[in-house]
Amino acid sequence: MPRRSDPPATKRRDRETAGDMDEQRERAAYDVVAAQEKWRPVWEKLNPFQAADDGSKERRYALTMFPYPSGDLHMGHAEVMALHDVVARYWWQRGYDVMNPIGWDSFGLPAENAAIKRDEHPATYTYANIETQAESFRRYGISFDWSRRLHTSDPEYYQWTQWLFLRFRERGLAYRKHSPVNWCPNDQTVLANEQVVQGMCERCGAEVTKRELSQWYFKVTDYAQRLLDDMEQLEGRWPERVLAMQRNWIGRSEGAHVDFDVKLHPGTDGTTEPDPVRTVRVFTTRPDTLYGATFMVVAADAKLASEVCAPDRREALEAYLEEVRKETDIDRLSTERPKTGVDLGVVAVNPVNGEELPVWAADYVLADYGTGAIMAVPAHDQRDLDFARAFGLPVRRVIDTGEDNPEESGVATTGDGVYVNSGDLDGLTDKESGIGRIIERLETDGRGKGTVNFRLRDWLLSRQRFWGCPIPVVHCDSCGEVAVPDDQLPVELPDLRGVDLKPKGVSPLAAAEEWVNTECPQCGGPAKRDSDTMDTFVDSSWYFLRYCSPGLTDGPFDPEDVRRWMPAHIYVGGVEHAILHLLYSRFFTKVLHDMGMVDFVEPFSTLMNQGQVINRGKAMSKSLGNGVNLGEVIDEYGVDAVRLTLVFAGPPEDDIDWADVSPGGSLKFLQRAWRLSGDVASAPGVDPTAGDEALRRVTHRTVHEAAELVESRRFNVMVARIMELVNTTRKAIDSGCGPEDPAVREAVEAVAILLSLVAPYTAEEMWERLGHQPTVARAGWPQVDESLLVEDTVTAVVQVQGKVRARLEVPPSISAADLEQQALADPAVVRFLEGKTVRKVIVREPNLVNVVAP
RNA sequence: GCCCCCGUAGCCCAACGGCAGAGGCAGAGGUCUUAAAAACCUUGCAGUGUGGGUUCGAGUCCCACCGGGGGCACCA
Repeated sequence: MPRRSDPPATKRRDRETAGDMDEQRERAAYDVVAAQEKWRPVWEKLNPFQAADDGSKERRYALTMFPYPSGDLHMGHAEVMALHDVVARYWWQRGYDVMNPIGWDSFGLPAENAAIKRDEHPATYTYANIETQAESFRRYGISFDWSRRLHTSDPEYYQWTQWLFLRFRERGLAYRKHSPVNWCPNDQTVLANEQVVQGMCERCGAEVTKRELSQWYFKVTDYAQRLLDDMEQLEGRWPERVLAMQRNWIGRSEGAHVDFDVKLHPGTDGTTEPDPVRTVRVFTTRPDTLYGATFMVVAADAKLASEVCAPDRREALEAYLEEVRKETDIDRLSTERPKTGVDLGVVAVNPVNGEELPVWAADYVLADYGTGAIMAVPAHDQRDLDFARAFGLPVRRVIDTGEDNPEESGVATTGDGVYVNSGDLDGLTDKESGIGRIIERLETDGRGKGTVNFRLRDWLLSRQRFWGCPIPVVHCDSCGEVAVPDDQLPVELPDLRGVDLKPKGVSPLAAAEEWVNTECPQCGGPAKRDSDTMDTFVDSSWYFLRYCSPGLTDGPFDPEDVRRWMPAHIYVGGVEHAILHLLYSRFFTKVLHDMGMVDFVEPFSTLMNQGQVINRGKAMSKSLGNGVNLGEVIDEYGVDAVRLTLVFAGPPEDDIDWADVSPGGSLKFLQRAWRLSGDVASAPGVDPTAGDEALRRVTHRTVHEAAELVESRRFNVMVARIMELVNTTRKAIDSGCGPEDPAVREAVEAVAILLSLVAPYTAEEMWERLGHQPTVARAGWPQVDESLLVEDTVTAVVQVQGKVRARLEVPPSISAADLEQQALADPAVVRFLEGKTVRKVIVREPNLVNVVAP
């Protein structure tokens, strides 16, 4: 990466020989490596970033998504932290009391897999990595408050994860059920829906299969509507696309439940008994097409299918099920897949017209969405139409949209049109009234009602792995499922390592007999501990609350502490957590709100997603060989240059292509800025008001704009403004007011403070050379003199027909009438107006006049 | 298929509906030097993906299309 022409990060100090001292001071580059070593201990001693939390200043909570401790920091971490730190350090400079905590999401699979390979305890690997990362963060100069540090794998932390789990369980929000679940054959554990991407395990990429298991769930579906509604508070403060993704994921659909009677033995003759009937409920978003239903479809893998199946069709259903089960999600995902299914040999009675419809089982209907059964309206639903055509089932159009008849065209029509063949709906022309009327009728008849359905499923939280938070429940033969009493928490992990951790399809914990076999807290009899652990997303769903009360021993957090700091003012992290982590954290917050433990419903006021660091157009990866090693880049250019490069590369949310940026250029700029500090020839504390006014204007405007730019999170533009100020100051020194002018000191001090948000080492070096005590990080934001923001004169542009024809130097306070008069009197303008009639003059004082004269 | 975001100079990117260019990278020229490097100075080549529209005025607002990225997807 480093180019031949890039300046070296390290310059030998001993080259500054006495003879050329002046020359050297002006030209030399400062020693980046030495500066990094020099300031760390100073900062650690000063401890400038510990939240005071004494109410003397307004509080700000700067939160960054805590890291997972696999290996050392990489470019991704470097980017988030650099961006995040701009905000945190800005708040410090503005005089807020800032809480900027750090911790580790330290349970999880990678550590466990690594431990198995090395035949050691996952904790050994995990905590070693944490130390490495912590050291890197310190070197990287992030303004963390280390006193609040936490690790989710510490018993002191997960005790409260367990405690929260028990509270959720008491409220019916954590429950166990037996059902088919996503199973990763590679990691040998179940996965949440959210962890299955395109039919693959999100983590390892293995093809996900299904298994029937008893598993713990959080009832996040109870909160679906609130998760949706409360997004209103986030509008404009969270990235639109994250909100869109969450909305998408929650997947609200309005529609209706319709009850069909299914006759279980249709056509049986020679008996006087009425047919046994079973009511089957379907969910539809288009109840208005009920007259167009020509068959019913039940999810083949739903219990319902075998329950309603006619005896003589049972064999066919079993055979079909066999086939379906062999399919993976991958098969199911492939589009244009031919429809398959089997006739169940029974009929359903359409509640609005008494028609008997055949009932089929198929895999295009999902068992776990809606009721697992649908009414099929082939004319107006493409999937149903494909199915009808595959099996020769009838198609009946009930909305005439003016398009081709679906029966012939093979294309279902879904738009508005005139209702036909639909009883009293006939003649209506819009969907809303059709839907309204049919729901009204169904409700009157007791055959259905308007309802809402969500795509969101409950959150499967059990994992059959070792390195996670144990589920604090015991299973007793006589008492059943019993919660571990609070005073016996935490349920600590046993000391397993190496081969004992190998995935066997059941949790490794189940094999730790001494641990598993316990006493029932209720009856004292023999019982077994639940041997599953929790999804690590449970750990991370509340860590931001724990930061407010680090080390608290009698609760997960103190509601008073949380009230002072939360909701977090800004949350910075990758968009890869747009759904999972953020949805779960929002869910936890709402539950805690209902428990009276927090007084807000949304945990993160503002969300900032940073882009990814890629290289040559592609994500960095070992196989592509395009990885960029953070440590090496820092060794080459220094921490500040790397941070500056990442902040300056573009808007925070955009991806950064490492091939497009220039850390060498960043270093060069930092050296330029640093050299300014050696040129300042006035003493600290000199009164700047007597200084060069032109330079002072630039300084004050830059400081003013920088604040606005940080607050609107346009950090790249802020850096550009600092560069401008550096360039202007350079010129002032070399060919303007000269180094003794107090305005130069004012400018350079401003540069140091502004730079402290991005390049703390360089800023500190500058501050020291300017004759100040450390630390520049707490120097305070420069006071802006408002009067210097107002220019003496501004350039007004005069346009004729939208084209610039003249420029006028006018006072900023000029009136519209004066400006118009001056503009029309300008010789150039007069020339362009010759022979034309002025129809209209638009004046935007003091900047612009546009003369309309066609 | 549905939904969302983005197209400005060779490149990364700025630009309250008002002079298309702030900053950087790369390039060119120069100062210094025996020479080179470093440092410093000078230098802007596109009319904003395409076509319409609104407006006195559009990179910016609206519509359509093209291109790129992302999310969801047999969710009834």
